[in-house]
Amino acid sequence: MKKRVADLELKILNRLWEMDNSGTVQDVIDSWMEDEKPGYTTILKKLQIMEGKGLIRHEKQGKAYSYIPLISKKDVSRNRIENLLTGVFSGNKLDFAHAFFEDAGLSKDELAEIRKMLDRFEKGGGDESTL
Amino acid sequence: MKKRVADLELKILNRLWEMDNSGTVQDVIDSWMEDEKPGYTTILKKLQIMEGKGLIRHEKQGKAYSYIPLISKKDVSRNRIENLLTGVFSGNKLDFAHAFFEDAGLSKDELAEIRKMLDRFEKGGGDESTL
DNA sequence: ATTGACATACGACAAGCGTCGTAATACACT
DNA sequence: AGTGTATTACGACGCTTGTCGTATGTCAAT
Repeated sequence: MKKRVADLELKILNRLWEMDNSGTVQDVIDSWMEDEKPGYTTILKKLQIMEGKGLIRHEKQGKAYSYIPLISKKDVSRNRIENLLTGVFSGNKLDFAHAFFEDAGLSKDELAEIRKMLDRFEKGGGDESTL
Repeated sequence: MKKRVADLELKILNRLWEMDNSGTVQDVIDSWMEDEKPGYTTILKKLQIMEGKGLIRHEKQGKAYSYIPLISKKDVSRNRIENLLTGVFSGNKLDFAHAFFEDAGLSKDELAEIRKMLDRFEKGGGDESTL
């Protein structure tokens, strides 16, 4: 189940997720800034490859196709976090957390907010789903 | 200064950092498990490419060459965290933190440790270097 | 039915990655 | 000096990524 998600693929997925899990080639392209939009066929081709990889599927929607993600943002984020944790920090979660705090440049408010998160996770044993 | 660090390159760098910033081809290979060691020339070639990219340099050390990282673990971790933050969480640090807490499966002790980290960052304004 | 506008299909291509094979070189011991 | 082993240099190959160009298909309005 090796579904590596390349950068461009992630950008496309992000767009589809934003658009309520369904968008056309044109919709996807519209998420680029005007002066750096990729060619239509670039995105189309990528969508087709992603379909081959099982990352998305497509269905006829009026004149054109609509593309629908088959994986969730959560899937990708979990995967990327896991990769970062093992690849860079050898699985050491505290090292990871420390690096994050160091690099993120968090504001007072954000720090406070994270403290609240911590409270919830401490109470709930680390598996709060409804928040 | 686009120094993209590929997966194999990161594994190699990790090994060199561990070995006090200096190791031979053989040293690097030894960091693989016995039954999945890559070929000698695979690593050698990669080291040469990495040198071309400015990620490492080499110097004669007795019979063979020693390879020395030109970037630090901190550099790479900062870069990867930044990529993850922007690529997956659109720069939203709280989303990042939440996903991390959710996925990491932290123990009570680790949660407590992170809380201490938070204290320090709150006090120090987010830039504690000596910890 | 013909045309125009827009979508899709297909194939090409250069760069990067991971992997080696083979050739050349260096050293160390006879 | 001659040989054997370890090390380095070079180039190849197949796969992936990102990028298109060109050809083909579709649909709606004439």
